[in-house]
Amino acid sequence: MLNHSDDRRARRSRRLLKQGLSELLREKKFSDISVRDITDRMDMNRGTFYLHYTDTYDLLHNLEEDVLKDAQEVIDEHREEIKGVNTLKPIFSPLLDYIVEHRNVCESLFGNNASSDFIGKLHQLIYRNGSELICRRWLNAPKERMEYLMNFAAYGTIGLIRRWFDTNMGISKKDLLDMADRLINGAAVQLLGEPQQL
Amino acid sequence: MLNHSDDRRARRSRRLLKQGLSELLREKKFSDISVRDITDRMDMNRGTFYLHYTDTYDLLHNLEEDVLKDAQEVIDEHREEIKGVNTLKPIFSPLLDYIVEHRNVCESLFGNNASSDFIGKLHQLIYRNGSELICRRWLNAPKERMEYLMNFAAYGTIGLIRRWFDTNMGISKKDLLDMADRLINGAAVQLLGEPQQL
DNA sequence: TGATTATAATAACATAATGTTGAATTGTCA
DNA sequence: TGACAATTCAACATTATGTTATTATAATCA
Repeated sequence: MLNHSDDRRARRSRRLLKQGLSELLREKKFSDISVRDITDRMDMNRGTFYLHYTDTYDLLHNLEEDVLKDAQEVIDEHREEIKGVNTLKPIFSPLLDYIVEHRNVCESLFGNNASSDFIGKLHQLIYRNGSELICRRWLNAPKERMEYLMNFAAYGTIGLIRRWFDTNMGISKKDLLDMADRLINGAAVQLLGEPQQL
Repeated sequence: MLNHSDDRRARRSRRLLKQGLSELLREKKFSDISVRDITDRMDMNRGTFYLHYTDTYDLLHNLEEDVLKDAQEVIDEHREEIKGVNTLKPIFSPLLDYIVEHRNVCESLFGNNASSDFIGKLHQLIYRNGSELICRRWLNAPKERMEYLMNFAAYGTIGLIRRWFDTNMGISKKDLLDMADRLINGAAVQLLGEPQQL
């Protein structure tokens, strides 16, 4: 049914469709964007759309997955650097760089007119990767508390990023990173006590 | 164009349409719900829908607004109780009661299939009401820091609620409230220092 | 209460969007 | 180059959308 080939033309079509949606999202609400809108703008046949995606939601979700996959790769590249240190900066810093670099598509996905679960997926990403760090520092903490802490911290971090984003990166990256470390650490220590090891 | 009258028939129609959407959201994705789906289920004419809402998104947003309006009322009823105390429990507790009581519609709106900005709106609600408390305790804190703290805490709180919700309220309300107080307070103290007044 | 007025609900309609198909054409990659 | 795969194009049936006269119902008032 759906085409997922590696053909150069197919890649081009998928790229163009994503680009078209991304552009349109900056102009109008997702609910007002039709398949025809996207294909017309990119000068492609409407039928081509259905070779690759089932509907506009499917395309949007693929757009999200692209961004999240990139983000995960950035994290993986720096995973080793947070072992033994008491900060999330080594991971958080390149992640912010990525967001700034791709601010256009990120803005579309963050935007309140986008119809998706980008926030939920982003939360899972942060949760997944943050748990590792927390587990290492609080080895014997109650599992349940740790999970609530992680949910609090993961969503809280999204709040920080969104604020930074909405104020056009008005403060320096360093200041943001310092605040993130302090907020997360403060919350963690208050809930779980002093960490057992670094 | 759109009808917002107090007519008994109009009220009934709007109530039925919201109920229909709410029910359908528990069965399938928002993207698969058409105007016809909703009106057919409620045994009303499809045209009636357009007398009250422009499209399914409009209806969904109205459903959200209802819940958020209720939540704001709950908060307003208990606003006085947090003056001079070092806890959010007096407000947070009845809010959780409301969520439990209306868990069906809340589940639909929280759910990752819903296409909306419910999280964003909920964040604004918490932000608006929480700022007051923070401002009172840290009178001379830098404005910028306070804003980042509030974004962190507001989103973090959503994380707690969602975790609680997703685990079917698996822990007692008291435990959740205790954790919320500690997490928020820990983050705040770490970022802003000890509060100047209670 | 019964008549009057206002407006909500309905049915019918025209238009637009969707999703699919088959044939012709073009671009890829081995 | 040649086999293959993807795109295009046109056409189609189906479904969804949005509007408009008409009918039915609720609110108002004598």
